[in-house]
Amino acid sequence: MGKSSSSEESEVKKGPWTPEEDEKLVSYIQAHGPGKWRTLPKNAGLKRCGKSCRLRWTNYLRPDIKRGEFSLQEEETIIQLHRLLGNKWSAIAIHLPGRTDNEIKNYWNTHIKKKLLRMGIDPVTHCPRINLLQLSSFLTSSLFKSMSQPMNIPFGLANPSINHELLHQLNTSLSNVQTESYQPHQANQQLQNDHQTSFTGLLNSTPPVQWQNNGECLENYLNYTGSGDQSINQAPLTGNYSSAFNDGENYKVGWNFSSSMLPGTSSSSSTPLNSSSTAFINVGSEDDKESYGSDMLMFHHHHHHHDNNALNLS
DNA sequence: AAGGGTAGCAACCGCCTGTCA
DNA sequence: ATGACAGGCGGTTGCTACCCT
Repeated sequence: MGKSSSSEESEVKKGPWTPEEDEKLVSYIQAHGPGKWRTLPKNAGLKRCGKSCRLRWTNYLRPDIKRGEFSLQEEETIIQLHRLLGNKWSAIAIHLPGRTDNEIKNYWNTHIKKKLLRMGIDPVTHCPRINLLQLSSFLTSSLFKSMSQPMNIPFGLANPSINHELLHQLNTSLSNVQTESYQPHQANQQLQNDHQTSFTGLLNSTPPVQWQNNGECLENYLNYTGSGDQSINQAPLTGNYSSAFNDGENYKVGWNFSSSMLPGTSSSSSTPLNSSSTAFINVGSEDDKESYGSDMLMFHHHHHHHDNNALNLS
């Protein structure tokens, strides 16, 4: 091949940085300070583009960079901030001194995301996630079972005619979930408009930057098991009846339905609003596939607190 | 021991935004 | 007002070390 041509030699170098290049960059910046990245490579004697120099400096060579394992505290901070900000790595990095946005992004993608998935939490929405297939089969079996055994049914739904409607609605919802991408504002609108039962799909959702209220979601899911008043404006995507917990081995998601709100529940039972029936689906202990976005479904059973009528699904 | 698969991470790429002439 | 440019950001890629069979 012979020696490389002069055009090759003058080409901008890519790939990993050598210790010599690092030394050149560091000594130049020590003398002149960072910035002027476009002219810096030439002045520093580097065959790199300015961008590459800037990245190398900010992500690796900068003296104030913290190295090593992320602490639990840092991890917690990242999760909290990500819940509020989404993939705004630079904004998150501001709150973690010594950590770069790139490092945080990498740590999120390689560690935290998987950890959350293992816990049954959607790393995009920070809400409990449900496997669509599991949910579908669960619902089908549960609802059919409920028709034949009205006294032993999930969700406290005792009226078979209602269940037919529910089943139809579920099927429709499932179909929609498989074809629509998730729009938080639309979902919110739906929640606000629909005083009956709404099943909202969550699919392939890109974390919306403006989705600030999402931060409430997880807490509500984790802590709220009653059916008392809870403004949907407080947590746009949170149903009133959902709860989730980790039993140590598996993550479980369930619905607590106010029995007084459900058809077939005797009005003479005088069940208070905070009484509920619960159905749980085990969603944990699955391998971490990165396909969570395509087969996830989040169900929100939704009603108006003040609506004491049975569901009208006609 | 070897080689195929995978995880982790540094670096790149393309796009966006802010600034300035 | 606008176009050029620098810097910044987030998504993605590709290399390498490690693991497992």
